[in-house]
Amino acid sequence: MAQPTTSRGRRTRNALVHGAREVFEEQGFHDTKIADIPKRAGVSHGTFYTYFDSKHAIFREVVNAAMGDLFQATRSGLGEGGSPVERIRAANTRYFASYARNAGVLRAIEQASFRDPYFHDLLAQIRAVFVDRITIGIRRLQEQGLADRKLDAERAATSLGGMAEQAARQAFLFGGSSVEEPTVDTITRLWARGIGLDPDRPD
Amino acid sequence: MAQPTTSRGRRTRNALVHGAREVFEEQGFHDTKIADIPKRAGVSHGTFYTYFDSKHAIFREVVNAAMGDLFQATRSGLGEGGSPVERIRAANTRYFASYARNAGVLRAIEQASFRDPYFHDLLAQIRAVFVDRITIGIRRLQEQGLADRKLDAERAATSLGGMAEQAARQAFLFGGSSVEEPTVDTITRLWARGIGLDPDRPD
Amino acid sequence: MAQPTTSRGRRTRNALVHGAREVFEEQGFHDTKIADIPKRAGVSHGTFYTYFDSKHAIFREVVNAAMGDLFQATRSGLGEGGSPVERIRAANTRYFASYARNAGVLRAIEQASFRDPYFHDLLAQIRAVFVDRITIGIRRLQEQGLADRKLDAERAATSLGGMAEQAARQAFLFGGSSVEEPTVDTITRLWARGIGLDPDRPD
Amino acid sequence: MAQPTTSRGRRTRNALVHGAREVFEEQGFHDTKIADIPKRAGVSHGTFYTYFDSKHAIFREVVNAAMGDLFQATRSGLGEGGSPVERIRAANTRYFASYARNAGVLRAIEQASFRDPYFHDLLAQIRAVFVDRITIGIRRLQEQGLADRKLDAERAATSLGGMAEQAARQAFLFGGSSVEEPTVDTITRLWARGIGLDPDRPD
DNA sequence: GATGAATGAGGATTCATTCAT
DNA sequence: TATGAATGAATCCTCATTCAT
Repeated sequence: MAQPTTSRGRRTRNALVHGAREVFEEQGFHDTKIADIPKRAGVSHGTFYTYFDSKHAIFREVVNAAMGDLFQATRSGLGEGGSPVERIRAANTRYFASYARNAGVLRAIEQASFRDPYFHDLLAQIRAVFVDRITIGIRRLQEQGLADRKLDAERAATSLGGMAEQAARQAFLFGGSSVEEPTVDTITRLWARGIGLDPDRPD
Repeated sequence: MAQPTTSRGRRTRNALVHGAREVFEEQGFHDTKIADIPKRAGVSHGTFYTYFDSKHAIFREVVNAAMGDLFQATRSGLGEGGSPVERIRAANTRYFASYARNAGVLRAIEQASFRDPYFHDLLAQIRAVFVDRITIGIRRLQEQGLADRKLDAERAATSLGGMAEQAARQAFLFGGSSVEEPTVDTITRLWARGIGLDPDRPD
Repeated sequence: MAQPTTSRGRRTRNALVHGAREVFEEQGFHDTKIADIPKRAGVSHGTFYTYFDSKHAIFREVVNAAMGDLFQATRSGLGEGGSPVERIRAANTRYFASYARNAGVLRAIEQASFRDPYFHDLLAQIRAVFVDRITIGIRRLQEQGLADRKLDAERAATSLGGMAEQAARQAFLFGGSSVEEPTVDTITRLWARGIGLDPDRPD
Repeated sequence: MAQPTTSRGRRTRNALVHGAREVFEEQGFHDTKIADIPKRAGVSHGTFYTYFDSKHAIFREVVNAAMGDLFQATRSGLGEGGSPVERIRAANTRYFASYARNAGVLRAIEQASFRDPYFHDLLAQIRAVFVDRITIGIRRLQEQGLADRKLDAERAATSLGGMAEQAARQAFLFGGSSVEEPTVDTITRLWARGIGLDPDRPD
């Protein structure tokens, strides 16, 4: 679709994307009518079609912006110190925090994913990024003799990532604002012990 | 809404409920138009309104029927033998099988739950049934000295149930037909070790 | 339409007519759905069509029953004594009373008359009966030299009857239950003086 | 509801209101389907909902326009000369003329008033305006010693106004186009004599 | 005669999209 | 570029009427 050439155009397009994020967060994907977006952005109805040709198109834009933040959660804390268990806990804490920040958008993505393969694939890609990172971590611990060598690292990463994702879904997708501390403890403990670490004897 | 008095009426109402299950499974909740249901059932459009007054109303009926099957998964296999690890694996296998049988309906429920608290609560209730069952199992193992006593049994059950649910969601909600054997292995291994059992030394 | 031959049939038909009167009075003509009538009568929906083929048909029946009562108001009190003014007042009182008794039906007739000439004509006939009676009264008074001979008796009767009818419409058609005594006084006074009687000197 | 900003919008909205007046006059309130209005106005079906959200909403607009004309009838002719009887006749003539000009709309209002209190109240307000005017006239004549002091002026005004209204209803509501001269004579005569004036001796 | 289920045409409303200004 | 009005297809729901049992 047309990119704006003037600065006025850039401002209008931005207003639309920001307005869209707001209404998608408030109303979800399906309940958002196209008309809601220009209305929220303070521009006329017809202007929407100057920059986007569907709800999906603008939603993709909103989602791309949010994805950046989400992926930081994986990258940051890479060279971090502490015991393996502490690092697992820290990673989960970061994951929940970034999930919380983007809960509204994630909820809308999940909703859209039911009908639109694009968003379904997107969720799969997001998961893959996290799963890759977890897989690498497990492999390293296995190499160090700290984690159970019988585990298929990628499958384990998928399952453990799923455990965290499901906790986040339940906590944030329908209006909650935090995963409680004891729940993070429990998840960390199950995760660590599950791959063969002893959570009570930090190496 | 009106219940049928005659056998003809009962037949028609049943045809509607069965037709509805089919179209909800095929098209999901939102893409199903009311008109699709009587069409599939082979009755006239107006007949739908003889028995139901909304898409939600008939969907509740469809869901109730499916719930019965889903809950069997918890009850069966109670007095079952085998080692704790074998029982965990068996329970997960049963869970995945019942999820698979009702995947279409569960997918539609998830979709509906985004807009309708009734279905959101329903999912919470379904989870609660499974979580309760898992909680009891963990407590028993803790009492027998087999499982980690430091674990909060209910939180652990929620997390482990979440791990299984997320595996099932990814496997079945978007068209898959099975959770592969090695994945069941991995989940069982993580689960068992996570609560403190040794998956390689069945007591 | 078919008249019932058995006594069971007669009972059913009666129940329909009585039920119809009730719902027409409560809901008016337009808001009454055919289904409301058999429901109120405690018979099945289809039975309605055994005896009537439309809402109009059964309403005619309801109306005919009410008309009898209405027309009594004209006939009774014919040979009555008292002064002319007293007789005018008595006639108006009787008229308001019979209007009140049938207000619900009259309201429904008025409503129906907007679309159906049958009921429009019916109202005209009802008026004609009253107007005739008033005309006769005025003529008699004119012959006796008591009333203004310059008046066109029939036109005067139409106008005075209209004055009374409009008072009744406003009092009863939208829920009222009486024409107040001072209003009857005023109408009687205007009526009497209007045709040339002196309301303060009863002959 | 949205008011148009552009002149094109104003034209369209006007076309709808005028088209609505036509169809309401021709078909009455109930028989007018919403689709009839944009069709008559020469715009598409959906355009109706750009400016109005129901048949009631647009009818209110139609009615407001007509009310202006109706109320002129009271105001004009205030300082008029002539004898009291001549003024009564002139006022009635004006009343019938304005009723005739708006008969179609008044008929639709009456019809709507059966189900909608808004229109019922509106009729009451219209009446009140006329009754007030008549009341003032009677009081003045009473003060001048020309009219019967025993009359309750407001009740008399209500009754006499009702006599005129009923004459107008019968003449115009179902297709007539005039109240005949002799009828106006009769009404004027009854009215004048009724309040104590002598119609044959103009002061 | 009575029942109640089934039918389908009719009417209301929404909203994505187009377009003249 | 921006505007906001216009379009009409898609969907929902109601209810008078018919009919097999």
